[in-house]
Amino acid sequence: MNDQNNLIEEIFENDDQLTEKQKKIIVAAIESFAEKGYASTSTSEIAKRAGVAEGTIFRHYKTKKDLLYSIVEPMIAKFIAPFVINDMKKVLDQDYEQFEDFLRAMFENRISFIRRNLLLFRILVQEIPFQPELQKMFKKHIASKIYTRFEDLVDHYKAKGQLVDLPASTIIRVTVSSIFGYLIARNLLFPEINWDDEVETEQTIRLIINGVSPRE
Amino acid sequence: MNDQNNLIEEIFENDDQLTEKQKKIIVAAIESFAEKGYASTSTSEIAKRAGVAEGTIFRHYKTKKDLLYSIVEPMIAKFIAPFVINDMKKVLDQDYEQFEDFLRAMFENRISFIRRNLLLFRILVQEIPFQPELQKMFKKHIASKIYTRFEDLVDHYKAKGQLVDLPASTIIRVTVSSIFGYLIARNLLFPEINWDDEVETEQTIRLIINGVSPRE
Amino acid sequence: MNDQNNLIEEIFENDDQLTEKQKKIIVAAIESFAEKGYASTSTSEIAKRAGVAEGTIFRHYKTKKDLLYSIVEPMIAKFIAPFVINDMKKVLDQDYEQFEDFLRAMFENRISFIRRNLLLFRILVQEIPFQPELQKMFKKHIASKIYTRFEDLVDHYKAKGQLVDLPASTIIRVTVSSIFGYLIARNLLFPEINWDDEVETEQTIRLIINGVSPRE
Amino acid sequence: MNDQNNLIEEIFENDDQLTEKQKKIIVAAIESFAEKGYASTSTSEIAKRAGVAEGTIFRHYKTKKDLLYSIVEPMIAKFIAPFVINDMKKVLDQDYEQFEDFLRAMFENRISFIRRNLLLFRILVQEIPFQPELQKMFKKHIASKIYTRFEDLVDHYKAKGQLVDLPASTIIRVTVSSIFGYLIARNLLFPEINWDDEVETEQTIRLIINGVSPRE
DNA sequence: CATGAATGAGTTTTCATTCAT
DNA sequence: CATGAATGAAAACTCATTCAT
Repeated sequence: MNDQNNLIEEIFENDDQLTEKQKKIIVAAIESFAEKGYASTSTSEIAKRAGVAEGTIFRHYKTKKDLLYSIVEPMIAKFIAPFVINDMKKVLDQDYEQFEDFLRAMFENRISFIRRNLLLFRILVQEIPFQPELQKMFKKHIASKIYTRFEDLVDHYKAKGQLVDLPASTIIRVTVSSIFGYLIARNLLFPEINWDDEVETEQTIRLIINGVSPRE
Repeated sequence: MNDQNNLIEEIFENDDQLTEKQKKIIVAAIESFAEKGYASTSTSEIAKRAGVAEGTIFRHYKTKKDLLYSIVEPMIAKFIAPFVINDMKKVLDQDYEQFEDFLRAMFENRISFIRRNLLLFRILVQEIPFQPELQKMFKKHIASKIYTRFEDLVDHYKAKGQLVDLPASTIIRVTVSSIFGYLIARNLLFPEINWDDEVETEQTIRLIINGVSPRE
Repeated sequence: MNDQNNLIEEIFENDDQLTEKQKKIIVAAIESFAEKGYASTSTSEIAKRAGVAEGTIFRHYKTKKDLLYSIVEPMIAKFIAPFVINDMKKVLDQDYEQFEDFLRAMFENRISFIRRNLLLFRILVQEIPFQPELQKMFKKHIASKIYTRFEDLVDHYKAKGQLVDLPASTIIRVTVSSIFGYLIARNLLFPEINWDDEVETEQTIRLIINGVSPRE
Repeated sequence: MNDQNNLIEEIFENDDQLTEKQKKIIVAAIESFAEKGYASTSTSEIAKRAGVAEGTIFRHYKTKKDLLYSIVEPMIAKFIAPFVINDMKKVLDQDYEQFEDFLRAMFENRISFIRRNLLLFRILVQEIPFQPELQKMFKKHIASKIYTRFEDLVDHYKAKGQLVDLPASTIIRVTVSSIFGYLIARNLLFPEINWDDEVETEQTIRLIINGVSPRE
């Protein structure tokens, strides 16, 4: 019960109308989907895991796909929330003199978010290739909202001479790839290795910074 | 027919005992798996697409999973082949004085390989999370074979003062992430964008090199 | 609300203990049953249409079938009421010298009743084949009550030389068939045609009369 | 087995590609649908009755509705076949000098057809109210093909002075209603009564003829 | 009285796999 | 070797009915 609350508290925290059973269903679904994938998880399995009748699932979610969406959508929403704050630029100006500072803050903040919601992240990464609906959501939010903000940011730091003269798209892509590469290696590919997160993130950041900083 | 041959010629080229029907089955399976995922593709669908009877599939592959493995395994084998040649180190010494040269060669070579076998790459990336068997293959080949080779390489170039003083693992991870990040963005996430591959790879490499090169 | 009252006012007029919600349930059930048939209508659908909770239906009607019966039964009762008045024969003697007059009165009276309660008629006609209970009700009322009365009537008019010398059963059957044939064609099979009811009923009656009148 | 063959031999006679199992499915479906109605018959019940696996049904018929259509459609086709012969009019001129002769021939021919395929007729009559698809089929065939032919016929006999001067539509409706009224009463409503078919049809025809013949 | 969440048995449908031809 | 009809277990989903609030 505690674990379960942890699992969903951050993403579904203000969903007050969630029944106790509904919460159990969500938790069971998250665990199952993350474990075996959406397509290979049966609703009967979810029901059993949640300790509810199979019909109960369909009372709350019209279809199995609905259940998937209702799980992933809030995750995406929460993930991008920090990027959508209106005065991000202003905040940046004040708080992060150096691109490195911004990167470090971002890295720590979003990486810890993902780690807190690791199963959901798994599901997102695993199901995006198969769910056009998720792709749409992803592109709509990530591509149009976050990306343009990042572009502004990159231009901002470029103007301050802190970034190498390459297209923003490339800088962003390499930066994000490196971060996600770390996340995926750490959590999905080789979770059994004993990672020293602090050191690893620090070194990854250093590499990125090294890469995007202009040589005098 | 031509297209189909292209699809499988590189990976299955020396599989001489493949009957015509078997080839059709493989092609149909590759297309279907890449499109909708292994779990969501039915054998009847593959049979229809291949123009054979359902039973024919099971004459050649004991189970559906067998079919998947028989498709992905050769792909992995071909992918890692260049890394496994015995005298890789020697070759490197002679051919690539600079890490940058090596990286560029690697990048071009393996990226073009993946692009030639894009559907198979898709399947590999998509199914790895769900197929422990694939994970085992992946880890066995990539982790133990390629990775140790890469470690040697990194140490080699480090000794020559061409690489920053960070753990080989980090350098490799960031390098590989950036490459795969490009591949995934280019081919899976935003295939509709009009990419200038030459420019993009060049800039990506420059960023990587910049990152891993020590500042004097 | 007005429409709905029209729908049920005639049949359920003196059912004073019907709550507002109950009325809504009945109306919703009538509409749904008529539209898609009893078996294909779900109680949840009825509840939604009626704007009540699903449980409310079962508070008033023990089962779904109960709901059906409680709808159809009063309809049958009202339909046969005129035939059951005790002194029907006397009335006839006085009012309808000619069989034709009787037929015309009957026709107009009962047809207009059915048209006012068309949905209920639909349900009755549609469900009789599937509901033995309804069949029993139908046979009990129609067959034993109405039919014997009709037999008397036919004999009465036969004695007056107004009817051809055929078995009462045949005369009744053809007469009733022709009337119902009209009703069904008009309302169920081809409701989209622009019928001139007055003309049609008149001609139908003329045909019937012609058929059952003896030639000199 | 014999019974079953009787059930389907006339309608599905030239459907040579019907498997033995398929025939059993059709027979079981016809019996079940006629008994309890389409909506209240489960496919598992049909499978059990047919002695096949439930999956077998869906191998031959994509959906349950498909099964229904594939049963009813040929029945309609066979039923209307005699009306669609091209030279119906010519045949009539020669064979049936009197409308009465035609009516008698028609009556006997089609009534015996329906009686031979009584279960199918039941299904058709019972399901038409619920299946828009069937309604379309019915209207298309009956309304446009048979009806216009009947209109010609009525006009033909009217010109010969054998029919009363009422609209063809009315004459047809009353005639057909009387016939179907007999069929339904005899077979569906009161099958337990001991009908003397020969006498009954004869008397019904006499009533109809009486009705549609002009008085001098 | 009314609600609506919950149920579990049942429904239609799918699908990997087998096997007689 | 190839076929495709047949299977039966399991999938997603429906629904009449119950019951705590």
